[in-house]
Amino acid sequence: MPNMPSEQILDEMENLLNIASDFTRLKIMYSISDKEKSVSEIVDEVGASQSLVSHQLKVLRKANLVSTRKEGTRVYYALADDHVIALLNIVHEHVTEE
Amino acid sequence: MPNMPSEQILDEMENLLNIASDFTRLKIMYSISDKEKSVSEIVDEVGASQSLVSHQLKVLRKANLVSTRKEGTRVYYALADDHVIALLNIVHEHVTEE
DNA sequence: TGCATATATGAAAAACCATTCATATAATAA
DNA sequence: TTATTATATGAATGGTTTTTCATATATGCA
Repeated sequence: MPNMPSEQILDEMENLLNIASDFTRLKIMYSISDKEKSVSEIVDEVGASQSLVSHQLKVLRKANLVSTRKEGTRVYYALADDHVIALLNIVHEHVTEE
Repeated sequence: MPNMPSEQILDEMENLLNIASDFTRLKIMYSISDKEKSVSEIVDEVGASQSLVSHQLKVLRKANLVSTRKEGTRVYYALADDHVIALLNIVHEHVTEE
């Protein structure tokens, strides 16, 4: 059983959880969990407006949860690392089990 | 890599993450992660007002993340299951690594 | 019964966040 | 250059949530 982390760590944890705890952002993260996708592909898959997706991608970018690659007019987004997937999996398990 | 979950599952995931993503609630969860504690003990450890702690305990209760046991005038709270710890650990790792 | 302690709760205040709308920037092609 | 497509962004809106304050309920004790 873990000890109480420092205020700073708790703050960062709160921040990460806050970013993960949004319907649109969850969908975006799942959308790019198998492979990188362009913004318009994400928009199609997620079913939200281009503006909203772009805003939320910015949030994910700022938190370093996604990486980007530019190719012509397209911008491709991918998950930054496997922690994100692990987090999603834990949460998914929790809500589907029992 | 996981597939896009259903809207309903995503909704439940969002809900769980929302509940976890609060500074006071994170502290409360860590506070009772080693063993059950009474509300006043939690108040002392967390350093928030009695009212706030009580309100947030209600949120955790409603989401079935904690269990309660009454003894005299005291109410003891404990984490409901190990998923919560697992979730906290993953998030903690993410913010402390690299 | 009256008093003290522990916990819960309703309502108001303050802070915050998701979403939309309109528009800007950037790249490419004609 | 102009037009077109892809993406980003600022400002406003609407809604939600955290926190505080005051008060209520519940239990045990004198």
